[in-house]
Amino acid sequence: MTKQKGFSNKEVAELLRNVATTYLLQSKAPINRFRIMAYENAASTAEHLTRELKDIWEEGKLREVPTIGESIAANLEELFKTGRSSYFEKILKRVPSSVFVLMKIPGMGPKKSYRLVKEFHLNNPNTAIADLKKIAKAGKIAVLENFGEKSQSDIIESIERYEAHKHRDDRMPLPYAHALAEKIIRYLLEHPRVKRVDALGSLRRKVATVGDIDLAAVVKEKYVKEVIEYFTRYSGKIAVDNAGRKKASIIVSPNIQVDLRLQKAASYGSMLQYFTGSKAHNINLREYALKKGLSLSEYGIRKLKDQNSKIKNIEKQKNIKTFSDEKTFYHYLGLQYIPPELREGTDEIIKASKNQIPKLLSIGDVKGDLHIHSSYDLKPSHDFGQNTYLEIVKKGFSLGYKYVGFTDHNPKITGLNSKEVVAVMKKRKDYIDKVFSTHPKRSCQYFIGLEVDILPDGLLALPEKAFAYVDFLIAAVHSSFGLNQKTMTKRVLRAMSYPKVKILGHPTGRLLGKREGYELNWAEIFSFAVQNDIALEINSWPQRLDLPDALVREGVRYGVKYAINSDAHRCRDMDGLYYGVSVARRGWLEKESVVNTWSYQKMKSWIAN
DNA sequence: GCCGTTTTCGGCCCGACTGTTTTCAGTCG
Repeated sequence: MTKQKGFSNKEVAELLRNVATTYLLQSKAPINRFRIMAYENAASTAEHLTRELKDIWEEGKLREVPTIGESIAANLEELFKTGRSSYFEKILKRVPSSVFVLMKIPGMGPKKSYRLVKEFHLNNPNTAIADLKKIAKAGKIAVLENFGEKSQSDIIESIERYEAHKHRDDRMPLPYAHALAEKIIRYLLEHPRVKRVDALGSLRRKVATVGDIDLAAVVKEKYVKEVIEYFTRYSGKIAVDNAGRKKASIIVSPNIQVDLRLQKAASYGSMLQYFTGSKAHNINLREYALKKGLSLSEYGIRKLKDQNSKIKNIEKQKNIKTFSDEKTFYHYLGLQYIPPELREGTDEIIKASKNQIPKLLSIGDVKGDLHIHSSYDLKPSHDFGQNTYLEIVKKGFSLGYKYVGFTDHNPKITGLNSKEVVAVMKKRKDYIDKVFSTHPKRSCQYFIGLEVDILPDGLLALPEKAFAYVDFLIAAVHSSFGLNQKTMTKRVLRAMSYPKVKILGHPTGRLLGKREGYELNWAEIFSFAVQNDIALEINSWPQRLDLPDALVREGVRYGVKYAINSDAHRCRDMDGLYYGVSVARRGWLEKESVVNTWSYQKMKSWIAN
């Protein structure tokens, strides 16, 4: 059976944004710009939500999503239920749909797009972009009032870049963004006038996928120009988007925008806070500050009575309190420091005001990695790793781990009878024991595990006798992703009922940018996991980062335990567990909820249990 | 259209950069 996925968050966001655009372009004066903002806010929420709105709707919790009120919720409800919204459709008819198409081009907003569509009768949305390019190349845009040669050539350049990359997903998994940012940060730090560089935005908040890369640097005012120029000469750049007195943007391959903001040390903390976001967090924070008579900006905090100051240059304003670091910034507002990972506009400000921000887990708390694939040829059902068991233990030792788990994929069973499968598993255990019997004891121990497929009916892929030769199992779905929620939940619960299953692997099965996760009844999964002492995995593999952060946090309320694993296929992949820790932190996890922060002895007894 | 620890009415974040201008509009985050 095929799954009726309906509208993704991305599609919902686009729809809401188009409604906002239509109101902007077609409302009779006076324009209600707050209604426009409301739609834009809702669009932005949909875009950044870590769960599918449709799933939230199915749980009846749509109205709990901030920025989605009565009216928008009612229209989304109709959309999810019937596949269309009569109200949205009616509104959108007021503006030619080519306007929305042109707005996909960077630098083209509602006004320019609408103007050009009208001017050149670009009424075919399928050809609007190509038509506009031809018109620009023919020199017909430069002669329009309020346009010129430069805007004409900018439009051509933007279209060409858009055409070259439109098929690529516009957000990349966090680990890739992180690696890319590291390279640019290293480059910036080579400049003698650059004292410090930090990531900002979603990268600093460690969101699972990152769009643009935002960076901040401490530079003395007199060197700003020099550093901006240095930045725009970065060898990996393919274009310079803008370069001003405080910030510059370049495009690096394949088509990633990198923004750099410069600030002097004295007010660096305010800027770091401001541009780390999230937008929702900052709006909440500003509202919170307003109640205390304070106004926030990237330069600092000022008393509200000075707000009407006529001084244009805000930095020259008196009575603005600056902050060199974020901690003092939050403390000044009477709040506990809020780690970037929690700044998502949920309830973190209320918690911080009550001193209830948890002490988040950190990578140093991790004592082992329980999901690693070796090069041992088990004739696995999927891929195998590139390093031996011995190399894995050595790597674990170098990371300071007390234990690792060998969890190759289960052997393929087609063509083997039950006895033969059991023999394959016994042979592997004998092999591992032999390898380590002749090897001097290290302080990094091992557990023999297996990542075993959950078959469509919820049975595990191997006969139960084969499990006599492992210490524990990670059960995971690797096929039949399209089952409906009810069937899938039943399937997973059945698999979790096997006594040796200690971990449910990559619980949603999502692949970032490629595949949505399947749907499960999380309340049932969480409750079952708690009752049966099974950990849910936070898989650190770059394209997985699964369980997603929002669900991690939900699980905490049930008392769920987690295992943060690398799912490494090479020793160096084991370093990637850092990103799983990022997901855990975004899920508000403390050390106590994570099984692989436990000592070897505690882990051993948990596994044996 | 959304929202609520002085609120169900009356507010709603704010600055940087660019191009086309001659003081500003549009776009972006």
